[in-house]
Amino acid sequence: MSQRRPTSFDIAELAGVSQPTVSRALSGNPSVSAETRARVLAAAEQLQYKVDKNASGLRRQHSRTLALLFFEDMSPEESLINPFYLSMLGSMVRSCAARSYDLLISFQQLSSDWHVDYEDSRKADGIILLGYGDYLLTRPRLEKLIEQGTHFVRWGSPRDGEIGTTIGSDNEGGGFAATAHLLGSGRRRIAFLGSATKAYPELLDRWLGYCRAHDAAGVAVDEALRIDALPSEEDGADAARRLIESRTPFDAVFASSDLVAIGAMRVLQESGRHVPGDVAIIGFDDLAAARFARPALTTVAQDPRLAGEALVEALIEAVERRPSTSRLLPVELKLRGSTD
Amino acid sequence: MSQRRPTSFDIAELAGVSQPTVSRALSGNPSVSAETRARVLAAAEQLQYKVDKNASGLRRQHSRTLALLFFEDMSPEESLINPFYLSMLGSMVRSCAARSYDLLISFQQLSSDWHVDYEDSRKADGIILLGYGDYLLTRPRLEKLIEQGTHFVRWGSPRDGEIGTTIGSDNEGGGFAATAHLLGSGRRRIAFLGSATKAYPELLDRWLGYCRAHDAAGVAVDEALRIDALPSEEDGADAARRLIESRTPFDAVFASSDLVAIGAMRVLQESGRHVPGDVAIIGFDDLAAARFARPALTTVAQDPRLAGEALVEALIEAVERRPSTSRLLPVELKLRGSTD
DNA sequence: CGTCGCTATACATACGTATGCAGCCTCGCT
DNA sequence: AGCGAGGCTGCATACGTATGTATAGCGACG
Repeated sequence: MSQRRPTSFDIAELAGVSQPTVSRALSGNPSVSAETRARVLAAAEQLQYKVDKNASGLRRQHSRTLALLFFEDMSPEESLINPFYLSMLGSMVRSCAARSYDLLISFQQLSSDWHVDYEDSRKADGIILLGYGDYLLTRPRLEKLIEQGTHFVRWGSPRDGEIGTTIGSDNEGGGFAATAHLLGSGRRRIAFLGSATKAYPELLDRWLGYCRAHDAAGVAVDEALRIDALPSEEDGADAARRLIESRTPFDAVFASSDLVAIGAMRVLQESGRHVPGDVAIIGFDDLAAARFARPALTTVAQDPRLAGEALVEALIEAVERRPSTSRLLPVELKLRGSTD
Repeated sequence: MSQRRPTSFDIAELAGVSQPTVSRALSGNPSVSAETRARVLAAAEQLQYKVDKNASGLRRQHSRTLALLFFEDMSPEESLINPFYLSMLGSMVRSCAARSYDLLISFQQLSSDWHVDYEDSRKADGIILLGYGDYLLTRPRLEKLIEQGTHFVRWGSPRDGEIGTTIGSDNEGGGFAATAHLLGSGRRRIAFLGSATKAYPELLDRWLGYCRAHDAAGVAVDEALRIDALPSEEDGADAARRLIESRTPFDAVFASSDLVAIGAMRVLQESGRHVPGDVAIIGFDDLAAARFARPALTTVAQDPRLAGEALVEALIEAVERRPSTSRLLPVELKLRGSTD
């Protein structure tokens, strides 16, 4: 019953034309007469014909597919992807669909050799690089990609260097806005929970914004208030514990991710501190969890939909040989119950 | 500088063999001598050769790619994917990678005609169907898929009917366990926030478990305690408001999703009720947000990693012409602060 | 009335790989 | 030494599409 799937030759025979005419008719080539086109379309419909993407991709030299490489340094076992990236994923899928591209998705261990097989093996026309990642580690790789003429865009910090097209939120501005708000409401001992190394450029930029706000307010930055934490609830809780144990006085926390903020808030509350009375807290991302938290978390909102769209748009521009530009996406401080 | 990418002919020339020998050497065909294979491998390495997936897929008749079709009935604009599905996604990506399959991902509007182009157009060897969805609507489609010989598995309820391979959590058992626990701690007026229609088989099964627990305990089910809600925080809050307004007495809530539970808990607390003193709450899924909630949410945990693995495994079995079987995945009641 | 020009279609071919089949070479046996 | 067998490799080809080029049909114009 299930004979072999129809090819353009079958359509041609049924419509009484040649195979090339079928191809032209289906791809909207104007040199096919309206009447012929209608016959071909009817035949294709009748046989449920679908273009073979493999053959099509072989003949033309592209696949109309984008690859998303998601980098993570956590073990693959227990890794929980940052929900913000997950939201971006949804947006990217939709943006691709809107432009009739497909999206291939792959996770990469940061440590592993990532032969970027995707464009190389013609499975994808371009790649999106996403994830917290060691910037220094990937830089030579990026240069190699450029050298090979691979099309790619990355999510990160458009400020630092000019390695290809980069889309990213205004992390520095967000860090500034959050910190300035805390300073403005009288807080003077603001702990920063995050990373200030080049390995995490997004977090570094938030730290730089934190520093600039202090400068602008004429308040000295106390390095003892900077606690290392990567974006996870556990790290946030841990960082809060270390902060408390250090006996460094503090009256506010700026966490470089909502996950960190939520973990930290739990520990701080369990230690008997009142939020925002004793300590005000601001996060970053505006995850759904920020609204669920008690009190609701003030945070610097990034727009995952805009982010995903911008990434896909920029990559498609590059793939289709139009100039693509880096973009800095705006962020917005959302005031909620965890600050006053 | 960026000349055309190397083909197997280039490798052949460099290694001093013929193109077919290159193909055989790289695919591990045992009829190639060890020495020749080494020469070919070296040449391939030197030229950074990568097999062209389009050509390869055309010649063999498969792509070693799986497609994930995610169905949603929300508007594409504001849709927030259920975090549980998102976690499954991560697991599926990893399972695919482990078996060197790729994963194509696509969102489908439930209302739209989903020509399942994916296997038809040879972009994928099989498809995974995922999402809350109108079972009645998709049933004829599934039958058409089977008729066409398309390989697919779906996430849903393995209990109802025998339409292809189905993987799903033990929703009925989870509903029973949650409800039995509430009944066991003396609650008698348990509201069910969810859907009890065939359109959402997962939610329906949870309702059936709820009913069975009542039967087992000899407690009558009061239909006034069943409030419609789809899995979102807003729906949960809404349902709780309707429940309060209805003035139906209740001392517990079984929500068919953690999102619903969290939305409902917020409204109930805002109305002055104490959790779990005045009302005990149990959710479903064990999202990260369940732990963040205050009090932490008792919930029926599904294992997203296991779910993703099972789905991919079953589909690959089908694709590789081995018999694949439906599976019912165990769930686990996690007791936390929202119940006593 | 012949030829030019335009349109709509057919013909031929290339994309890069994988595989059935044929052939060669070597080795062993008689 | 002759012959058979088996192990490697090369030859030829097919997968299904898209596109450059050739051709047929037809109307118009000199």
